[in-house]
Amino acid sequence: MGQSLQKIENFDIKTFQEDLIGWYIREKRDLPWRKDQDPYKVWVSEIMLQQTRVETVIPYFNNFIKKFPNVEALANADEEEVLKAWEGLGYYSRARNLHSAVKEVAAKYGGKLPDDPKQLGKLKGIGPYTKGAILSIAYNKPEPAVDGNVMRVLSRILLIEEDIAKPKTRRIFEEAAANLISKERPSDFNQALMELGAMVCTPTSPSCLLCPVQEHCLAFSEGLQEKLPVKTRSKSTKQVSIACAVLVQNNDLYIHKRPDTGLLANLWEFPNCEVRTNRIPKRIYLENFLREEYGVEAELSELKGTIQHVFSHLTWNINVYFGKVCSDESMKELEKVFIKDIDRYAFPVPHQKIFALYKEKAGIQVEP
DNA sequence: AAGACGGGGCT
DNA sequence: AGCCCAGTCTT
Repeated sequence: MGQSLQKIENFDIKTFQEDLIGWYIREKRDLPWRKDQDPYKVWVSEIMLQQTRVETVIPYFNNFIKKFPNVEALANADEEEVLKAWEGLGYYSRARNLHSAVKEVAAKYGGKLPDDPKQLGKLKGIGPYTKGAILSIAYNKPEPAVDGNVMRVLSRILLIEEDIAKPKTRRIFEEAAANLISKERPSDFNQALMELGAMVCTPTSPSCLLCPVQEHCLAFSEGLQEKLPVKTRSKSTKQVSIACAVLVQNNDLYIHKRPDTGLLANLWEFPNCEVRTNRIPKRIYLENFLREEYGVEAELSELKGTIQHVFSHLTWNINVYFGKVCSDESMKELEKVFIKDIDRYAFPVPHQKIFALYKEKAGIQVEP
């Protein structure tokens, strides 16, 4: 038996549930995915909310549901369209996995998201947290849904000092959550725990004086709420130097679709390459790359600007050049598109910044 | 177990 | 500049 269970033995679970759920019913935010219990909408919202703030997700969720109102609509959509709807939200494999899983649900389960944990957990993009969230919120089953909020809240309430950065620690919190969850109201209970983490039991300066379960909180009684949860820190990001070209010819732009795996998979970008050497000027290095890799002869401008973009695990430092294409007769891998059609393609934020720089410096107007 | 995988907001 | 966010997948 884990140490967390021993602590639960002298813990008034019933009163804790009542205090927490009562607060939630009074104070919960009016969020678009709380308007009904449609399993599809719960699913989409939970995928979008992975590692992403509520305020960021709201407009994406509304637009996505408008465009793809149900399993069938999303299953019949093109991936290009789905990625476009995800543009700027990040972690794009979520969109591709959701699309793939929705197609599977349409084909194998007649369009109905399974309520069986085994079947649910096999769908792409549905891990232990999302499985629990869907089972509890959409199907009202008493399954734990342990995310970052829940680990933080429970680490404080039960004074659990396990390192939440370690993968195996999640099991401890799942066991604790399984013991605390209301069997009568699992949906409200799980959402209340997460809502408390978002609104009251925040990472820094938690509002303990306003907390509806303060009297149940072991960390507060010891004055340790600011010390929890324990989390070992990650290391800093790697720097990557990139040279990028905005190539034009008349009213055409040259863009490239990234490969279907890895960083920013299947999104579009302006032709670019990593520069590992400083023996050759970057402009020349990029011209050679464009000729050898994409078969285009281009004459590049002087440096027009640099753009920095920080990812969670690396930083891009991008030198931006503009260029005129002299010859594209042996072009490969690139697409020529009308400048006015550019917004049909899904670009990651760094390349949105590059295009903004181009519009500013080249003074072009893009008519819708 | 550790790293890849986005982007934005707060300290 | 670092940390965090309604995590999952791959190696």
